[in-house]
Amino acid sequence: MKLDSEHLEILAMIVERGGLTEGAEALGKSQPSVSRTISNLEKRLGMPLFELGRRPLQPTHFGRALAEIGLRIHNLNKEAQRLAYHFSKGYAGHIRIGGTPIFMDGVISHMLADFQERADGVQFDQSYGYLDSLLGNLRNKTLDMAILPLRDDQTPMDCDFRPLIPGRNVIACRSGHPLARKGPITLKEIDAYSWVAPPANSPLFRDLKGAITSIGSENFKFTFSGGTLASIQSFLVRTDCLTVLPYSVVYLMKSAGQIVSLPIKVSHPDRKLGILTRKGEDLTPMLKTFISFLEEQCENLECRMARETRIAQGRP
Amino acid sequence: MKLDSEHLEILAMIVERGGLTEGAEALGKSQPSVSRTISNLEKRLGMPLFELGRRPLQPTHFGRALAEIGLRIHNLNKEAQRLAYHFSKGYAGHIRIGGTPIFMDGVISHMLADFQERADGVQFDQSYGYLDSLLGNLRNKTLDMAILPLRDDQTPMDCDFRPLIPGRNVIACRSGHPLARKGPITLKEIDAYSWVAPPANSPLFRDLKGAITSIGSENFKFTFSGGTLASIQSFLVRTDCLTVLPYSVVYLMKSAGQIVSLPIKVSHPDRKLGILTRKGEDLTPMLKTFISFLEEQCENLECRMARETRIAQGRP
DNA sequence: CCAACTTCATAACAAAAAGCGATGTTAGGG
DNA sequence: CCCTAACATCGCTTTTTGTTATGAAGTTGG
Repeated sequence: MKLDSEHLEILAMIVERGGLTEGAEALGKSQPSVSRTISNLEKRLGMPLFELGRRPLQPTHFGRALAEIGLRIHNLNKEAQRLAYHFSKGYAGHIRIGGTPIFMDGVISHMLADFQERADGVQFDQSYGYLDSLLGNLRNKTLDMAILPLRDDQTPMDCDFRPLIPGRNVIACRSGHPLARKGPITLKEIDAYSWVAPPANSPLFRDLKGAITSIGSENFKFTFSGGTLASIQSFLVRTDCLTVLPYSVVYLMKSAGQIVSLPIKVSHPDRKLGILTRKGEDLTPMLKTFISFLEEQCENLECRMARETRIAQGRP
Repeated sequence: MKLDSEHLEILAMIVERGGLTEGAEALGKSQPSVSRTISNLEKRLGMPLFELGRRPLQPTHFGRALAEIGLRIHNLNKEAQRLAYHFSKGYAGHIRIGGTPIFMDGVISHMLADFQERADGVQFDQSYGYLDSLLGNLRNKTLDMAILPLRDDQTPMDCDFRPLIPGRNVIACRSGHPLARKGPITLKEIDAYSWVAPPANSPLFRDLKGAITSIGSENFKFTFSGGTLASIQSFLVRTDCLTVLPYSVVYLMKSAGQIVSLPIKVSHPDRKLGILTRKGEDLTPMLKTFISFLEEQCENLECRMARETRIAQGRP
C-alpha cells in the first residue's frame, strides 16, 4: 500500500509542533486540510495515528514511529530545496572543463582552487586537449567549456569565444641561470643553451619555434620535450636550459622563486587565451558565475603583469 | 519554494530505470502522467532536469543530484510502508506491560524473551505493581496490559480479564534442603524452619499466611521479606528457609536445579493469574498477537506442570 | 539517407485530491 | 457548569493527477 510522502511530512510536523493547529500553521495550510489528511491516512492504514479523545492531539506509538520517518523525509525535502536553490543561484553545479595543458596547469588550476572557496558546491571535471579534440568534446557535449589560445578569426561558427588574456610569450629559465643576472643579452649567448619544448603537437611548440627564430637564433637543440608544466619546471630548475612559456604562466611561477623570464623580446602569437563555449545554449548558472569569475581573475592578473612589466622596464 | 516529495521520487525512478517510459511503468503510472510531472517540475525549478534532445532521457547533473535525494526519500517511504505493515500485522509495536513482581520475573519475563524472537519489532516497557496501581495505570492509559492474580468476581467493570494459569501455590526450598529428600513431611518438621516472605503488601504475602495456616503451622518466623524474586532465590539457596511461591514460578526455576517444591498440599487462592486490559478498546495488532502468544505459552506450561505433578504422585 | 521503431510531449477530458471558510463537537480548565 | 481552545465535519471551489489518443522527435538498421 503506497503512502504519500507528503502525508508523512504533515504527520511529522503535527507531532513535532505538538498539535494539529500548530502543525497546520507551520505547514502554511488550513487546519481542516491537515485534519482531513490525517483522518484519511488513518483510514488507509487502518490504525489510529493519534490517541482519540485527547485534545492536544497525542500520537500513538505507531504515529510517532511513522512521524520519525516523515521527519527524515521532510529534512531530505528541505535538502533538495537547498540544492535547487544553490544550483539556480550558481553556488553549486558541475563543470566539465578542458584546456591546453600548460595554461590549465599554470594559470587556470590556481583559479579553480580560488573559485572552490567561493562556491563550495562546485564540482570540476578537468581534462586536457588541443583545439580539435576540445572542439569535438564541446560539440558532443562531453565538455561544458574549453580554455585555449585562439585567433579571433578562428572561432568556429557554432561557438562563442571570450578572450581572457593576450597570448604573450617569454623565454624562461631557472632563477640562478647565467643569463638571468645580465642586462642585455646577445644572440650568441642564447645560442649556447639548449631548449626545453612542450609536446610537438601543441600550439605552444609552434610558438617556441617562432619565438626562437624571431630573436634570430637558429639553434634548435631540444634536450627535453613532451612533458607537462610540472616536468618542464622540474627540468628547468635543475639545468641551464631555456624554454618559451606564456608570460602569465611564468609570472605565477615566479612567486616560488625558481623560474624567471629573460628580458628579451620575442614574437607574440596573434592569439588570445580564452574560453570557448557552445553558441546559442543558455549556460548553467554555475557556469555563468564561473566564467565571470575567470574573467575577473584574468583581468586582475593582466593588471598585475602590466605593472610588473613597467617596473622591469624602469617605468614605475 | 516547496517541492513535492513525490515528484522527487518520480524523478529518482526515471533516472534509476534509465528512461521515462520504464520509470512510469515501475511507478504504475501512465507515461504522459510522469512526463507532465517532470515538465512541471522543470518549469518550477527553472532548470532542466534532463538533457533535451536525448531520447533515452538523460539526466543533467542537477537532475541526477535531485534524483539521489529523491531515491533516499523513496527508500524512506518504503520503510514507512514496511513499518505500517509490521504494525498492522502485529509484527511490530510497543507494549507497556505491568504486573506483580514475582510472576513477572518468574514466568512472564521468560515469555517476553521468547516472544522477542518471534516478533523482532516489538518493544516492551515493563513495570511492576499490584492491583490498585496497575488498574490506575491501565485507566489513565500509561499501561496497555497488566498481569496479576485476580478472582473472577474481582474483575473491574471497565476491564477485560483473560485467565492464564490457576493460582496454585507450593512451598519451595533449596534442592539440598533436609525436607526435600523425605517422603511425607510432618507439621513439626516444617515448624523447625523459618520463612522467606515477599513484600507485605503483595497478594502473595497473604497467600503465604493462608498456606502456612492451612497446613496447621502457626510458626511465622520471617527471616527475610520484601525482596524480589532474584533476592528470594539467592536467599533460599544459601539457607534452609522455606517460602511459598506460585507453582509455575517454582517449576520454571527447577530447571536451574537449585530450588525444589515440597510435596505438601497447601491451600490455593481462588484467584487466577491472568491479563487485564481496558474493555471496549480495540487492542493493537501487536497486543493481540502478544496476548495470544502468552495464552499459548501458559497453556503449554500448565500442561507440562500437570504431567510433572502426575509423575511426582506416581501416576504416569 | 531513409524507413521503421522507440521514446517522449501534448491535448482533451474525467477523476481524485487538496484547498478554504463556516460551523459543529468535545476535552480541559477555571 | 460554562467557556475556551482544539479538533472534526460539511459544502464548495480549485488544483492536481490520471487516462487515452495522438503528434513530434530522436534512434536504429539496413
